[in-house]
Amino acid sequence: MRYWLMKSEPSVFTIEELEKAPNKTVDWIPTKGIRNYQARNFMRDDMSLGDLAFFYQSNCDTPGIVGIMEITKLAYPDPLQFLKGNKYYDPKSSPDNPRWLNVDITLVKKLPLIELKKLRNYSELKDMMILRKGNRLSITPVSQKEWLFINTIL
DNA sequence: GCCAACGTTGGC
DNA sequence: GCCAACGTTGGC
Repeated sequence: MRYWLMKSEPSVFTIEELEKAPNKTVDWIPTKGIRNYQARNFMRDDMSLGDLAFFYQSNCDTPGIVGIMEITKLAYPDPLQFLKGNKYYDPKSSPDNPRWLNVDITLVKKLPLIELKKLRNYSELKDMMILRKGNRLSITPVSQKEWLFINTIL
């Protein structure tokens, strides 16, 4: 079992919206395709059912962790890539050989906001990819140690 | 809104 | 296969 951190911009999708979704489950992120090979490879190669992920809100006034989610559907082709005219349409992808994938996630629980500023305070977390300068990857692995530690500072 | 950091694209 | 140009991300 692995642990992850997945980013969403509140202007695109919030944890409140996730909470209101049927069964608190959505494809990640509704209306927005993941178009990054590293993130895709993590989903395709390393994610398992039951893996847990932090919901991280980015590009906003208070970036940080706001919840815990579970992976409830393994990687499958992202339908947006086949929709002509859609922002995430990819003419180089085909149903036979889809280029982009997505997973479904289910909200486990909301957390009180753990701000990025706070995460930076702990030497235990200094290796987290989210804390690296210039980090832009929307899905990053979290080690078990980091996961457990963050659960102790809620 | 700024801008550094990064990924992708495409000409050569 | 290199690398400049470009677009995007995201903290501040």
